Amino acid sequence: MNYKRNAYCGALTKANTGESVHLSGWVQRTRDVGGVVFVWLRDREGIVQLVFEESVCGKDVFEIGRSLRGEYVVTCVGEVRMRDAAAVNKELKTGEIEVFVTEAAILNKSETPPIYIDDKAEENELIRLKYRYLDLRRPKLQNNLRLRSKIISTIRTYMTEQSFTEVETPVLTKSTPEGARDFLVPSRLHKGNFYALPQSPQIYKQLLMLAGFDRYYQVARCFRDEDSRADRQPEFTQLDLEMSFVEPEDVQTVVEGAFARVFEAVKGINIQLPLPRMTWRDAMENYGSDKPDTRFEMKIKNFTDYAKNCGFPLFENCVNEGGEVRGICAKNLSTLTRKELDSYGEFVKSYRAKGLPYLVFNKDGTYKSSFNKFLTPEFAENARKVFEAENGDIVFFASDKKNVVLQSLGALRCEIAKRTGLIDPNKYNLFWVTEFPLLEYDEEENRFVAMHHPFTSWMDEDQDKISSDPGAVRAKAYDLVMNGIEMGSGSIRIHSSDIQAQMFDLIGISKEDAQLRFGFLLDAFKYGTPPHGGFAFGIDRLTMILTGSDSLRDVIAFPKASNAACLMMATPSDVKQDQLDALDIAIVKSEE
RNA sequence: GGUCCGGUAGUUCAGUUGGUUAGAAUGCCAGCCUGUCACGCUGGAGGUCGAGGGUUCGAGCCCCUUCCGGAUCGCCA
Repeated sequence: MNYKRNAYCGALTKANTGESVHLSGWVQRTRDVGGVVFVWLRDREGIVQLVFEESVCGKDVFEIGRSLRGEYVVTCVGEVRMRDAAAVNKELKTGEIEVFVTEAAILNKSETPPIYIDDKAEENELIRLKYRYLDLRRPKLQNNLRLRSKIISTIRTYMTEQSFTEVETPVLTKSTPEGARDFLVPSRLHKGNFYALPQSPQIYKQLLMLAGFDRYYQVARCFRDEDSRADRQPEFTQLDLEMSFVEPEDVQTVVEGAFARVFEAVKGINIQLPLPRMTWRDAMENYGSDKPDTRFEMKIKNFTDYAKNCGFPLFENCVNEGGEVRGICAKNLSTLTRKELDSYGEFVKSYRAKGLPYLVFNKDGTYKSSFNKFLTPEFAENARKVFEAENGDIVFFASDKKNVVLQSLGALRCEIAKRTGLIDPNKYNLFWVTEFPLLEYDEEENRFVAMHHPFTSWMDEDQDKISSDPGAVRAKAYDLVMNGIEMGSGSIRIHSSDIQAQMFDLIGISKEDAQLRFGFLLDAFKYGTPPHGGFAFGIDRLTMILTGSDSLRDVIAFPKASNAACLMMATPSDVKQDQLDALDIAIVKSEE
């Protein structure tokens, strides 16, 4: 039987009533009630109910209907009929109609699948990733990938309108020092040498500016050999762009325009432009994070000044040793149980906080704390004032080194919001974080490292601090943040070889090393490099948020597991000895 | 590299203080059933309890090692 269909199952409506349609798809489930067999047939558009009735289709076709099983591939011809009012299935999009089959053929059988193709089914990740091709049959994942496609095509259209040129850059490229670990690719023609997969097309796009392309973009696959997370995969896709003769605002205008266009296209939401700006300093002080979730308040407040002589030795000692005391006020949580309080205490320990002192303002106006022995009325009043606490609230404190205090409280406020349902899932808070520090101090390596990357230029106002106080120099770097997730980051780049050399010097890359690694770039900069800057944002993360997914796995067709393995193909895997021989590579087991 | 949770039937899970033949639901197979839509009824098959070692008369359960999945800290310019 011919299997060329003329309709999609899920797209049929009562407007098709009376039509003869030819459908092909997968069997979702069957119900054999004796003289009638009902079969749900599924294709990319959805499900429709087929009816096999011997008086309509004849004995042979009826027997085919009776023999159908889950995930069989079937083609059939039938007539679309309205269902009786009593037989309408409101749960099904096509529930008002059904297709009375007249011809049918099994195109392929299926073994009993390890996964039931339904959004409600919840097999564990191991099974889902191993049988990814089945998991992908689920409507949810089908919709996610189709939305992803729409996002990308929307952006491409927009970028073209904005006079950008799409350029592909190499995937076999050069290993860079600094930053994430590279995936290495051995070279057969240059034995002992390696390519690296790009962490981003950073240097290529800068060279494209030098080459005069003016406005470049690319849907770029990037690779980082670091541990995965729910929002971090070893390979991911970025919208990468770069522009010449621009200031940060010019780049931001293009990027936020792209986001606005995507939101309009896929969500029907109009985003108010320009987007709000928040300095990195404010983000850290108020939210303890450079990617704050601003869908709820609960800002961090500084209590250090009041902690100096507050009577609570833990706080006093902390301040005397140069630490800080800060806290957050959780509204209406004074009735948290001891167990819940303890679990928050455990939570902050993973952020290196040693404990979680708290002060409860009871609804009746009394108060109590985890440090009652040292709690004075003055302390309580100061706290009430600083944290703007009302009866029924609870204040959580952190006392430690500044970065530990901010990090643990920043994580705590998100955790409290998550557990107590403070977050409106329909809210999208999109804004810029600006004025990032140029450098951060690496305690282990005893030197400054670039916070963004070593091609980032610094703010003109901070020029004089370059030698006197490098840690205080701010960069022309900006991140785009949405709902507590870093969507992307960008900067204005260095375009002079002298300043680039100065930057390498600042972060302790020797002249020789810089010449070895980036000699081509320093050379290139000598030939008339325009001022330029750009941005890159994660297509995967954007899709994750717009589909309401909790994990990148739900928006990538063939994702890796958390240990970077592909469970379906079982990669990475060993290779044949002659492949290694051709590369002059020997595997040496590391000593335990 | 660390911490936490998990691995028992195709799937999702339960499994008491270490004790007879490891259970349930669903799925699967067979039969019956002409309006089901989580169809129903009857019957049946289905297990390397992740793997290896140990303790014990006896281990799904206790101990050690290890593999795998998830979350997370470090890491992620």
